[in-house]
Amino acid sequence: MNDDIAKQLRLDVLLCFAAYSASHAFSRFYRPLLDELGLTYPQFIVMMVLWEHQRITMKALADQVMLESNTLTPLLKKLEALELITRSRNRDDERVLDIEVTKAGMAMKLDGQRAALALAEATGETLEGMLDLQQRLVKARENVARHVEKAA
Amino acid sequence: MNDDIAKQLRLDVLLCFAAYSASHAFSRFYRPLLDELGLTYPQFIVMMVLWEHQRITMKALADQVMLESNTLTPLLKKLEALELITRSRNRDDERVLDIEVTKAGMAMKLDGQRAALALAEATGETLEGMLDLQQRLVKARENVARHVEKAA
DNA sequence: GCTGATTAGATCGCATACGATCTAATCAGC
DNA sequence: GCTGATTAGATCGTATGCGATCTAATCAGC
Repeated sequence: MNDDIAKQLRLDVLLCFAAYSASHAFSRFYRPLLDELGLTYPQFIVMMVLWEHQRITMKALADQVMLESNTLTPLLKKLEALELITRSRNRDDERVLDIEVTKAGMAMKLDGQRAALALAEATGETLEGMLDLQQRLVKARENVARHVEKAA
Repeated sequence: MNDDIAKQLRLDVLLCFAAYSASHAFSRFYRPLLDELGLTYPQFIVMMVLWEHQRITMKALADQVMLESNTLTPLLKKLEALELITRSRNRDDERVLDIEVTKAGMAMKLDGQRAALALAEATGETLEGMLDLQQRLVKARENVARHVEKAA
């Protein structure tokens, strides 16, 4: 390993820590807004998908939010207990779980979008700057994820 | 709210989800590398700070990794049980907890840096591109964090 | 149409995050 | 030098993430 590079390898210059700490900071920003809706941040992320699709299989939902059944099953059961979604087995394929947003769930859409916009404004970025940042971060994520798959 | 903007408010364009999902993807990339060291990703982040400082108060450590005592206390106790760090009360101020890395802890530094470099390479970014991305993400994080403080 | 492989979810255990709250030590200001 | 405020950590409860593993349903290929 190059010694000069090694000397520079500090937390405050690492992209991984920037993403890690930014994600936590964003979550803290959302908390008071989402508290009013009775949602946690991961629950909010799931609801974002449902506001778009109304009905979706758990598998497709898992792909979009990039979480697995071991995380999603308990989370979705909580959303069901809050009567924001319904969970039902698919008739054609009993393995599949269909998730559907309820009226109460859809009623939160506007407030949820307001929260997302509030964060966007709080970043201090322009719309273009934020989208550029977002796309580059997604590209880095996809590149890294490819390495994870290959290893598996 | 502008209707056109609202229609575009989907998970796949949100900076917050990009950071959230990228952070998870990075953590998944690290897992096999950190497994060999017997570390989790948050433990690795703490060790990164200790490789730089050797000795630091818990408060200063908490500031750097942006976590609080309720998260750090159990994590540090685990690192202590692994004999990678020591925890001791400060003589001058008994409230303060001094954290010091052990020889065994320092011995991991090179492998840890290798892991961080491996991720950096996996992102597919150039060194400059990555630093630019990192700095813009930190700036967004700082802007957002300022809003959280103001509200508190 | 049988059987091994695959797939979709669920369950369990461990390790974070973090709000709320507690304790002990130190500080501030009179 | 006393006392209320502040500070540094610790503890507890809830909600993720995720590896490992399990079950049930479907598919593949003969």
